Amino acid sequence: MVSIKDVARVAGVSDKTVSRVVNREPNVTPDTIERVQLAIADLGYIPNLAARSIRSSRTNIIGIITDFISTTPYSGDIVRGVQDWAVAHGRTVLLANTGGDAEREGDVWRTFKAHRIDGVLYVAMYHRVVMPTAGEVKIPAVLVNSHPEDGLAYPSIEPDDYGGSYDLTRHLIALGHRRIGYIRLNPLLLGANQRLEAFLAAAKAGGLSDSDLIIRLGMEGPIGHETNYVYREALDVLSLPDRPTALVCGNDEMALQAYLAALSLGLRIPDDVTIVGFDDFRTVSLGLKPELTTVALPYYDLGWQGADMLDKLVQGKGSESERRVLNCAVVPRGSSADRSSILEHSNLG
Amino acid sequence: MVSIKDVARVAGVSDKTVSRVVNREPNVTPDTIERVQLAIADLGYIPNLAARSIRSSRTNIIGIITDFISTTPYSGDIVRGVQDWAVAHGRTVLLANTGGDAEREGDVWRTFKAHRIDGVLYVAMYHRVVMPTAGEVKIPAVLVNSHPEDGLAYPSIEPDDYGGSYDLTRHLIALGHRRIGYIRLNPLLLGANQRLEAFLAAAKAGGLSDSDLIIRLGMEGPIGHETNYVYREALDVLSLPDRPTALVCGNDEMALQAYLAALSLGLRIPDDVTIVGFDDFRTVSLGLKPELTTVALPYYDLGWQGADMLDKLVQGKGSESERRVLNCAVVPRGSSADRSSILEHSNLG
DNA sequence: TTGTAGGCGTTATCAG
DNA sequence: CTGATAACGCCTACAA
Repeated sequence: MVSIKDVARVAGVSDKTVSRVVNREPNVTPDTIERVQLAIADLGYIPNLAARSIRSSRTNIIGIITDFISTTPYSGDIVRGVQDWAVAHGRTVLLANTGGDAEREGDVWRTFKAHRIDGVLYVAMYHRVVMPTAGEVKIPAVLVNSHPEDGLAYPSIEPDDYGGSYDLTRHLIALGHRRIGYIRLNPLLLGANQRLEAFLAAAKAGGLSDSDLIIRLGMEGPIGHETNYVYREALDVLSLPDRPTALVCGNDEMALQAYLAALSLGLRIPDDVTIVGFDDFRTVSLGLKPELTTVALPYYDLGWQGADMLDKLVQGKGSESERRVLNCAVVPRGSSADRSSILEHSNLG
Repeated sequence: MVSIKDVARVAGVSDKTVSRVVNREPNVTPDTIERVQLAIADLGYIPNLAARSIRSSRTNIIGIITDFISTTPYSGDIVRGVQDWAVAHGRTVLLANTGGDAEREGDVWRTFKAHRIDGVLYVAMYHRVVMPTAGEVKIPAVLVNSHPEDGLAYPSIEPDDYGGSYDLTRHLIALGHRRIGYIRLNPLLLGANQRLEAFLAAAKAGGLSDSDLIIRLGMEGPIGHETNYVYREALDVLSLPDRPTALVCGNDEMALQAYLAALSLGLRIPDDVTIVGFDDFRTVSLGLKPELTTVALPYYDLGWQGADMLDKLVQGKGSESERRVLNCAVVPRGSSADRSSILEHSNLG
């Protein structure tokens, strides 16, 4: 490997001068700079960051610890957000996945520490309460898409499931729906309760009473291995004599099931029933026809802003108790098209 | 940061002795070992890998370069396969995403070189021909889920799209289908042509003639921004007077569209029409009811085995021209259930 | 079995 | 503006 000394020799200067040029330090003659840069290009010199870091005790590496990669594919956008932040700020990203195994997670923290990385983004692939098992290892860390268990002092950044669900429900009420079904997500998910509570609150605020709402449990059991009732429940709810005009699903994958159930009953969407989801999981939300009205989770921004929070923390400007919450926007699409206009439309036909 | 010298002082030995204990070198008294380990535990000492690597010129870090993370979510399993391999072999993973930008990719290679990583896994998120822009940077690399452009000497590991498609088609023919529709993937995808060719070859080998096959283009345009005709084409094909009894879709997301089209026409799956996909993109393939018969892409193994190939290459045992191809297995599910048994079944009713 | 000297590639300090 | 010199944390080589 070509080192700073080789460059120095070729350029006819000292190694420190090369270092100055590489690091754009002031007080170097333009002429010298040019000679050095020529030598660098000539030799294909690339600085050794490991060597640099043992002197400066900062590596400019941030680590990502993820739990379950496979379960919710699009949450990989969190990682993408982190990476883009890293590129924009001259950092590199070290990645590790625990698969939910605490022992392996302990190893990951130690390995990261061994690499002397600047900080850790502890990323949950679905919104939940977490308890990092960092053990004795002290590295600045920010929890992303997750929330620290009581007593743990980590800053965190999370999506506003409650707000998104509230807005989505208001959207339905504004469209005139007065009888609404709701198929619940796995209750073990943090977002599940927030979404349901917001739905109930918005329904109440919109003048609907409990008897206007039909609430069903869509799945239960350990996360990633749940028993799924969604299709059956959707069939059931949509077969009721006083079936709801709108069906809210805990997430987009559940909405897919509801679509299939509705179609197999011969119902048209949105003419006969409006269906909405949550997550804006595009493979589903854009794959369904008509496209699915849903709520976009700000995965990418969770990653980007999480990295930003971590950076502040590393620089000593952050707070251990910061809790940032990101907006979840309703994305209106065809599955909740305005039925009054549809009515007009069919009146024309 | 606590260093090897701190441990040495506390344990009352020289720093070299600590180094010996840490690296499990022979010729240290059990007693000394214990004293050192005690001091290590006491101080929470964790070796600095950066310092180690500047001496040994191997970092035990491998890099992953990905292109488009978002387009095909489950290909993140490739990364998971790499990570699991890394954990099992004491390596750490640096991650970078190019977003398909050549300039950014150049930076990534340089950054990786600066970290003196041992090797690179160049991972395409969909199966395609690639041309890594490593520039002057020489790092051992293996192409994963991709294929080098002519003239580029990289080993590669890829899925056997052809074999998977061939087997899938034979599966349909074995079930008695004699009139089969096919909706094509974006022709720009490497897998697209392989899948279509295998379909045609298997159909021919199964005694079907061209007139038994109905081939449609499902989408076209730049990858990630294609114009999508799948739903329309599926509606059209399934409305033909002599509609096919089976419809093969280029991938599972297209199969989703075909399901929706079939259901909206009042057709039942698989009773009236069999639909199959490709990829085993579980959100779709297991989300559809009945579940989707498809072909599993060996994403995880591509990652794991790709890492293994890279390791051999780094150790000088690999070949620049190795091309490994992984089997793609048919996953039979409800969407292609045997219709003869279904017939019997309905005869009972 | 253990310790010392020196060097890996880089940057900090300070002198010139 | 430039260059010695030392130091970072660790490991290799050799000596004790």
